[in-house]
Amino acid sequence: MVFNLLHVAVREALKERGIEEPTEPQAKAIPEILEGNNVLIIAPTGSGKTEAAMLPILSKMLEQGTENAGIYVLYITPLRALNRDLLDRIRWWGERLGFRVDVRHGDTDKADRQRQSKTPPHILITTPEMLQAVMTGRRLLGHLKEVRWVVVDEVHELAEDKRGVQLSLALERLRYHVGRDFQIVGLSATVGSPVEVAKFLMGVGRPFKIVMVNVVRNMQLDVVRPWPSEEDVKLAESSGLFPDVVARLRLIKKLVEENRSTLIFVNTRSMAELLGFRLSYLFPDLPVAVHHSSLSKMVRVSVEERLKKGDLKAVVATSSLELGIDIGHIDLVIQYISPHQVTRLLQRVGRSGHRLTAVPKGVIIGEDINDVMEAAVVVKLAKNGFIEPTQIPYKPYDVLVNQIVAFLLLKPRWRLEELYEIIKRAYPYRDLTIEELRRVVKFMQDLYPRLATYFEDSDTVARPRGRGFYRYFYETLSMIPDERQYAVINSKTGELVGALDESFIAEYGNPGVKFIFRGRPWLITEVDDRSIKVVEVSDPSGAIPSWIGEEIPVPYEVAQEVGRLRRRVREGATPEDIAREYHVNEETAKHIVEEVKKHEGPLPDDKTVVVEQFRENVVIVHAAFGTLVNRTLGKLLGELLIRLLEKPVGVHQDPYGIIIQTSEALAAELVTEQLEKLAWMEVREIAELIKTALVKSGSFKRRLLHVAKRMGAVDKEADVYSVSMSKLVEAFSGTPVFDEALREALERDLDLSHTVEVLQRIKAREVKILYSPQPTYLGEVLYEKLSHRLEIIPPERLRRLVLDSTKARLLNYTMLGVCLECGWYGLVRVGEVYELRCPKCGGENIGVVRVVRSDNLEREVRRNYEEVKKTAEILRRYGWLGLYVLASRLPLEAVQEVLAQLDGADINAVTERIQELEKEYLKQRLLD
DNA sequence: GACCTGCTGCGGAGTG
Repeated sequence: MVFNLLHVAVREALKERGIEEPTEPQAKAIPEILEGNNVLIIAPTGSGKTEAAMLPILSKMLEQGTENAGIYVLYITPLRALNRDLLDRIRWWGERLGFRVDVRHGDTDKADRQRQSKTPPHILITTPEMLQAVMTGRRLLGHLKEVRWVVVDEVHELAEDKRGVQLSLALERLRYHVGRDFQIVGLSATVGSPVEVAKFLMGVGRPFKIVMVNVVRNMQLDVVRPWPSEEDVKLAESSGLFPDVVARLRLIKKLVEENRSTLIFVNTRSMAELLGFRLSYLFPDLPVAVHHSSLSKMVRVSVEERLKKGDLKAVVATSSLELGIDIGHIDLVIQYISPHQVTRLLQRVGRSGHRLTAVPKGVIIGEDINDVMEAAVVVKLAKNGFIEPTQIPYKPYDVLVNQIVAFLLLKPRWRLEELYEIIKRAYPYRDLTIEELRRVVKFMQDLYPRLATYFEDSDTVARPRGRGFYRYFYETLSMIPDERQYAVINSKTGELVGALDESFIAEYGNPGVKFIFRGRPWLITEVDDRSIKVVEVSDPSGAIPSWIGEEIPVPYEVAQEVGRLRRRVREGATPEDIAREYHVNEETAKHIVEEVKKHEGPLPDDKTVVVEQFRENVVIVHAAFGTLVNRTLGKLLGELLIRLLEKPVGVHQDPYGIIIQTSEALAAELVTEQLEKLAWMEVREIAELIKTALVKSGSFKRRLLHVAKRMGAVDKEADVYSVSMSKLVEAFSGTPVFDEALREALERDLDLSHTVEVLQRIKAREVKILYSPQPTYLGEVLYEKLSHRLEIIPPERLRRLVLDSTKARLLNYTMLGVCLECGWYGLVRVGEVYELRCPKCGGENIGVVRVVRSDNLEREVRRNYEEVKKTAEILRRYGWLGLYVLASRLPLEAVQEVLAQLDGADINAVTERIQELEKEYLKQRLLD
């Protein structure tokens, strides 16, 4: 019994808690940690991982003593919300055993921070970013000298991210600072590459043990595709929804009612809103709420608490509830629509049933038949033990720059060789050469303001003079880029039509571009740093859908397996075979078989690419290679065809096919030839070709900008609108900024290595290319899916669409309200009638300031206080109408003037006048 | 024949 190995005081505390039996990860991990090993614990959220790590550490603290003042344990989690949950959990043990436990992150107030630096806690819970800051304080650095244990929670989340790379270098720096090694315990959900993740956590050359709990083994997984019953049809008629939709909603209701507590995961925020809306619309008595990142922190916390208390029976969530935030016990997870990836499925379903004996239960509800096939494949892969491999960023230069600055803050001068030896121990930089490091350091010297000074003769790097150096560091504590949102404003009416992401603006945000938004075509007339102005047009031809980005990427392995499933059916597998092999019920299996059989002609599968002459000017390449490979292939084919034809070539793709379209005729044979040509190209040539195509894209500009900001080469305030693409590319070409942006794009947006593998299989004739002179069934399905994006919705359908329409994007339009009398501040929702009284002191002198999506409201208040004061007057005089005014982006002075003229007029008159004013204003700006 | 069209995360210290 492993608990007997623990210190007697810990055992007594266990008894007090009523814990008698260890969970599986605890039983396996406790002895290893007690022996002093570095350990990575892989087990689902809620299986007692925190205690598995902390009980032996507490036990060792009691044995070894903690006489010196200082921090003995660092507990790092990627979320502030987890920090808070853990504080409650660990503090209980601290109180029993005589250790101070504290938390420190962006929301921690000044008094607490000061208290901590004077009287350090024995155990400090914090975020990776705050660790960066903590390591610059003289006093706190002294406290850190005592660090003996570091626990990193949710390692899988950090390992794939630059945040994690930053942490890996911070831990190496911490080791240098304390002058010895410390014991590391990592906690992770199920991952595809446990050894890689462990190496990432521990650093190069340090031994470790991995403790793994097999989650899939007793996970209960089902894929269902409900068919409408008579009752569903009836309800559909009365509710105005479609029978299929009603069938799915009623299935969800039934499942929610059968269980005590259910999590419903969806893939997008708008789907969360839509599903939440429809459930409460059809079943007003069903206690369901919605949870995603566009909702304010207050709303989210309240949803979490109501679920925990049992006031809510279910929550519809995006990945916002994937990590281990405490929401109490969950009996069932519903995944609405295919999760696309095995890791996502396991992580999400793993949130249910975590008591010792409870079985995690997951039901995937498929939407259409393709969706069901993919879901079945994901389940099969999971059951077979497949998980997508973990991709750890490979020696990113931007994080390196950031951390060299941090090293220079710790010690003002370094021999490059010494620095190099430390950096190389961080796993992402295992292959870094000293020449590369020197190049990056020289680049830092060339920046203005300088981020480093390099001395050639002694080969040393030193801290530069001046404030710019410190400013850069404190402004760049985080590797997460600030993503801006742009208001879409109807320049005729001045109405706020909605909001678009930076990614769309980067790619297409130019005057003259036509795009589809909220079901209608619009023309961009003007773009500035916060909004785009548009006019409605009638002709949708050539318009770009505003949601142009694809869905969550479907991995290569999943897409290939879907191809194999098609082949199984073509080779004569019966519904019974399919049901057995793919864990779907027989009804679903029967439909899968029927669907595949509808396809006549050559069938695209895992080993067959079919090039189809779909229209005279449209060629479809059926390829079951997944999102990233198809995107790469699409770019390559597009680039070759543009060179050949010297005219525009449109390329769209999804995980199972690529659609190529030209203005004039395009022969399928020509596309086949290009594919063959690619298969015979050298890898180096392919890489060059893809780089050429990549650099042209707007998304590359965006990456370049983010990277440049992280490297201190571009001001933090710059945005995709204010910086010219060509200048950016020109300025950074040949520098580490450019190299890093390219590397990141190749690593995240494309998949060159699997593409090369596919091309080699084509060359070796393991993958056949077949030709179809006519449109096929699967071609129709694919074309339909990608082309109806451009469809215009007739007015009679618009009403329902508006009724359903999600406010997810508009929810981002939250404003910050500040009471100028008592200092209260909080979020104010645009468009809601707002009581202009301070909830705290009742005062009416409240100011509002620009859209924020920040949890750190205090900082926003500090930054924007002057603007807040200006708006307060407008609001006090014009009530909630003032909010509308402020959201309309008219200059404040102009609004003030008109409102003063119309003082006392009724609201409609004022609204009308403001709209007129906006029109004039916009017209004038257009003429300018 | 319509329903839908990627998510999440962070943010100075210590002294004056």
